[in-house]
Amino acid sequence: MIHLDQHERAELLRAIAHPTRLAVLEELRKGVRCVSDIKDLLEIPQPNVSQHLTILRKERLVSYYIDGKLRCYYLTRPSLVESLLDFLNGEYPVETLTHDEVCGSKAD
Amino acid sequence: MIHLDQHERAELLRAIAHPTRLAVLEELRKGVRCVSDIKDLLEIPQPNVSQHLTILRKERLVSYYIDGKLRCYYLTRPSLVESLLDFLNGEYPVETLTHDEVCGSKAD
DNA sequence: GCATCATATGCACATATGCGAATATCATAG
DNA sequence: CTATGATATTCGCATATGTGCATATGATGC
Repeated sequence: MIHLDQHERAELLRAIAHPTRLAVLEELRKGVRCVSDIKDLLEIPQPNVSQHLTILRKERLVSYYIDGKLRCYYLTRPSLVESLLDFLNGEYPVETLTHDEVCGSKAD
Repeated sequence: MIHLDQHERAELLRAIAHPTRLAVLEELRKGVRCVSDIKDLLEIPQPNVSQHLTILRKERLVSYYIDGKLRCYYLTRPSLVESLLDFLNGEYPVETLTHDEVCGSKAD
């Protein structure tokens, strides 16, 4: 088990907080993908894919195994990533609280 | 209900993905706080607090009501923020998958 | 060995971010 | 109207980030 401090939490979030990296994680969620798979699926240059994978690797969100000449990437912590992606994908109410609600229930 | 595209999801995450802003959200989670409360609690300069609050406001994560000369900030979407903070605070297993596990269960 | 395919790394450049310091705004009290 | 307290905004600067491009690495096949 691991506990992250505020700084580590921010770093983890920042690694995920990029449109391309979110897309990469969504793909890896569906299954193992090699770099050129991702490149073709997302239609971005191969070096760019590698750059983003490097960032995700640094946060230990993904890893890979070698299959012939391919590097097959997969989610290292699928439950963490999947719950976060689910969370982001989910529809959620924009429950803008009224002043009364805030003053009544949350003040201390 | 709202659905975010990949870019909006990244922006939302980036707004949260900062140590100070995480700390601000943790404070607001406990209750309503005015700017100088936050400044004192986090021990950072007041303009810096305002800067971070501006970013959080832009993502509609926080809002405020005026009480005399104070601006009392609160979480606009507490359930969203709280589940995300809980998620980050939670201990989670570092379930680094083995190659066999990945190849067996996730390949397609 | 050499050629090739798959991937990674380095560099250059533009843009974004974070922060301190100074200053502006804005409501309230007097 | 002026002063004051609370908060916001602007500016300047250092640093970080993102990307394209060229190139390096590394394994495989011949």
